[in-house]
Amino acid sequence: MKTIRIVIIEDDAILRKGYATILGKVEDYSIVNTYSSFDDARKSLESDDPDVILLDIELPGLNGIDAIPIIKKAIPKTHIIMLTVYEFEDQIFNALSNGASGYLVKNTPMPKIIDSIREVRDGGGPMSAHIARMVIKSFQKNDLSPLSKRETQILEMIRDVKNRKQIADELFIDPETVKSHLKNIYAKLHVNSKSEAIEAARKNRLI
Amino acid sequence: MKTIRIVIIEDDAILRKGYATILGKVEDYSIVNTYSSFDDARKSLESDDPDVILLDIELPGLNGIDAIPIIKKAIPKTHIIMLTVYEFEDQIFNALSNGASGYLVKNTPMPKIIDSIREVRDGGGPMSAHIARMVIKSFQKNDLSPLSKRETQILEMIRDVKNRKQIADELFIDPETVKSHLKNIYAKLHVNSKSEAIEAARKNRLI
DNA sequence: CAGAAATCCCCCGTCATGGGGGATTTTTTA
DNA sequence: TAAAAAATCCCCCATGACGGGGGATTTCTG
Repeated sequence: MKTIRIVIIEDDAILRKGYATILGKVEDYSIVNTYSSFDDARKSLESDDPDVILLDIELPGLNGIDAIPIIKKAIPKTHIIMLTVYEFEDQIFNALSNGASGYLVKNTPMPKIIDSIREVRDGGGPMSAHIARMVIKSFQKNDLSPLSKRETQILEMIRDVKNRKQIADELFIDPETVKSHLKNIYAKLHVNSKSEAIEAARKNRLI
Repeated sequence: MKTIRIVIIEDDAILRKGYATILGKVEDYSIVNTYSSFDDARKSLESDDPDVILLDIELPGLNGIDAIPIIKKAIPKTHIIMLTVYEFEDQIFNALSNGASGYLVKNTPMPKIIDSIREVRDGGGPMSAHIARMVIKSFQKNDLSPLSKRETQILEMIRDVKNRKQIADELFIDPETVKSHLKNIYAKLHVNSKSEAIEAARKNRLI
């Protein structure tokens, strides 16, 4: 059973020490260092060589989300779990697309945090329940779409940067038919170009 | 404490009965029906009125993934948890985009299954650890990209169906510069059109 | 210092786009 | 079943977007 090396970056001293104390008591967990800002942590990333970093978002100096790419560049194999009060979609998706492997909200009970560290090391993606649902929802479309099935399908192909002829060929219809559908799509979305249609459709999760 | 009404759709009789027996013993859980195929379940969806459906993918007749939209159309408030042996990306993402709210693999221990039912009812998105990580990974880019930052940024704007002039305006550069970048992108990706570039970039998670 | 990255310039022919005007048939739904 | 919605196809036209070809310069970075 290999020890899991953990670094905590959290500006709240009470939380930081609390996490460190409790996690340090887990048999195969080792708190290699704790920091109150990423700026402090930055120069010691390689020497700390953590398996898992618990990372807050709201930090003095560089914020946690912007810190992720720097961490991944310095120590790519390290798993980053966000541990934060923020539950805004933007922050969640930015954290994940920047390279975080987990996302926990701060009222997460300690046993779940403890499990999450092992889970992320073992190839899992620990998330708070609510966060996981938001992530799943991001794959789903709005079921109150004004667009018909065919229109949705064609708009998705426009999104994939295909032109009318390519779409026509794939759907075995005439390019003029595609054009007609596009006219109807533009009318329904109150736009008059491909890019505007995509923007409107994305905003309303129609595609 | 309101009872959670559960329907199980699973063709393996042993599993089906096993799940039903164990879940039925949970205090506020009620197994309203179990089915060995979606075709059997279909006509009773409204009368069963489940809060949560445990749904297998491999079923005789209509498969579980294609069943999801039909279920959501009939009883939109019902939460669907996939419970399957399949861990292929396509199946996972199709299930989630079709409307599933959770995805568990079949070797999931019973306590986790029990928790997942309550979790999904309470707005969570229960997933097996490995699945959750795959979902998170789908937000992340390949860090071994041949494209420069600017090239990636421009390709992302092309993906958003913007034309050279729109990109130029947003980036405060000349449309000719955008064109130059595109030439370089095409060369690096060995393609010669926008749609091919997007396709290649998507396949390799460059955008 | 060399190479990559980012910026801008020209010419050219073709094809894509969007606006305008239709029509027909099939499918869905009230 | 009748009306509405969806899906299909047709024409004209002007603009401009696209990709291929040929460059150049400056700034950043290993």
